[in-house]
Amino acid sequence: MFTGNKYIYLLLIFKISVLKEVLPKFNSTFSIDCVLFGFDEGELKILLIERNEEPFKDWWALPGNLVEENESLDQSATRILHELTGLSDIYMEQYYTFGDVNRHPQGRVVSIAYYALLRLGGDKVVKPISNYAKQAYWINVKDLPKLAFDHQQIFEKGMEKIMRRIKHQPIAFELLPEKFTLTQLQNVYEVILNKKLDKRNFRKKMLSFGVLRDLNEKQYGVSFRAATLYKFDKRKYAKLFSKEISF
Amino acid sequence: MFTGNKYIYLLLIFKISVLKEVLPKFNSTFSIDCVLFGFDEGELKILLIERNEEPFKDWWALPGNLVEENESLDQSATRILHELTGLSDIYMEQYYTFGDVNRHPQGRVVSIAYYALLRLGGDKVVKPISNYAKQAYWINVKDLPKLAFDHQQIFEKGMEKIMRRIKHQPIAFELLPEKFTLTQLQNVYEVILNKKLDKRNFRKKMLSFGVLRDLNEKQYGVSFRAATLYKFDKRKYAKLFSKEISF
DNA sequence: CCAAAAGTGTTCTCTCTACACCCATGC
DNA sequence: GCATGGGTGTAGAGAGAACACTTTTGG
Repeated sequence: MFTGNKYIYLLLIFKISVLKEVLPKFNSTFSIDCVLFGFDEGELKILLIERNEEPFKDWWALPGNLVEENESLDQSATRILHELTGLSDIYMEQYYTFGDVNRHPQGRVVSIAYYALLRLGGDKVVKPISNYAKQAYWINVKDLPKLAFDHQQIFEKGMEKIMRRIKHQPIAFELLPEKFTLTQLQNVYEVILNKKLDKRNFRKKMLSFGVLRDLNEKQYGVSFRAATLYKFDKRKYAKLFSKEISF
Repeated sequence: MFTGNKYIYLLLIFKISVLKEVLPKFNSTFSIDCVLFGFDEGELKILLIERNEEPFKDWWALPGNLVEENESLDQSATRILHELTGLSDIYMEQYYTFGDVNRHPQGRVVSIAYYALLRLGGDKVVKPISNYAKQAYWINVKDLPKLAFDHQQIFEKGMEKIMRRIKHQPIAFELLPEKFTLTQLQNVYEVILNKKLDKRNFRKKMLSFGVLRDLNEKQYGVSFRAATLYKFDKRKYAKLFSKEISF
């Protein structure tokens, strides 16, 4: 570490001196942590990794990473999501920033939290393994293990966020495959809101918004009456959007 | 700058090396920017400062400051608000983090934005002058000058936030003096939501929540019929809160 | 024919909206 | 007495909530 060209040290010192003068008061960094929601087998799940590095080696944690020098927070979140899952073009949103002094044992790390809603099952499969995790699993939100850092808190705030959001914006569709049945849709609402809904009222209301397109297609391969498949119509939703509907 | 004891440089280099190994990828810092809303003379205003330092010397900007090493984001926001206004015990909330690469011309500064709602007029007077500003003024949100950095964007997002929030939580009360009339309250709603409301319907709805306490007092010193004064009842609101009312 | 889920209407209640006039006060 | 804002009720429309049975399909 101390064997290189001494000019490098001078440069380092110079850079710090200049920055110190104008800007930073201490050395710090940012990370992005993601709460990746998925819906599978009638359950709401999030992606967790089992850490393979200190601190919190062997603990479960939210996937996340450090922000790079040349990328904005949103770009960073998109990159990290892509690295972790191989996915792009995903509904993703920054929702809170966690900056307690000691949230990271190795220094001041402020973490900007994003959530994303992923379509599980179907053809797209998430391949979340990266080198700093032993493995990654989708885990039911009702059955989470103890999490590293302040990730429990980050998760809870994210959960609150989508509970509020699902009432006003069509995020439920992001969790489902492109073609879905009304029962599947209702199921997403019930699981996220954590309460039973009335089937007739739910259908009436959903259809009344006019953002579902009946595909004139049926499920197949099910051992009961096949349900009609619908698709979410983004163009119609965009028109409706201005007046803030209540799902 | 380069004349001190060389051990200090060694220490600096050492500290950087260690941190570099484990954590930070680059030198960076955070700031807090505040959108301080106030309501005065029937207008919604925010506090702006005229900068006295580069960059953006002589520009108007949102009040803000750097986060210190030993304080959490919320603590920092509270401190900064106090330094800028002398006020404490104010409704304040983090709402978004701005992290574009070039948002600050002198380096990477990620800014965590908070808003606060202040009671103007009455007995509490805001004394917002600090040393990095020439002066500070309350300026009508409909009449803002060009702002430094990305502060226009920060303001707009804050404005959106309170527009949504006022529909579900009693933040309007935070902008008014402790005793207020129903017309004043309606006025706050009209200005923030930017539309006229029906007087009878507004009163009916507000009173129906049961969170206003009639003080059996009247205005005085007005040149027309004196209005009844009300007070916001926080205890009753707390009970109601769980079921997310719509103002 | 049975199990499992799909699909379908009506009634009642409550909430939202639209709307106009008299009252009290200071000057 | 007039200008200014304070204060009040009702009717109609629309949205939300409660509620149960028939249909279709695969096995």
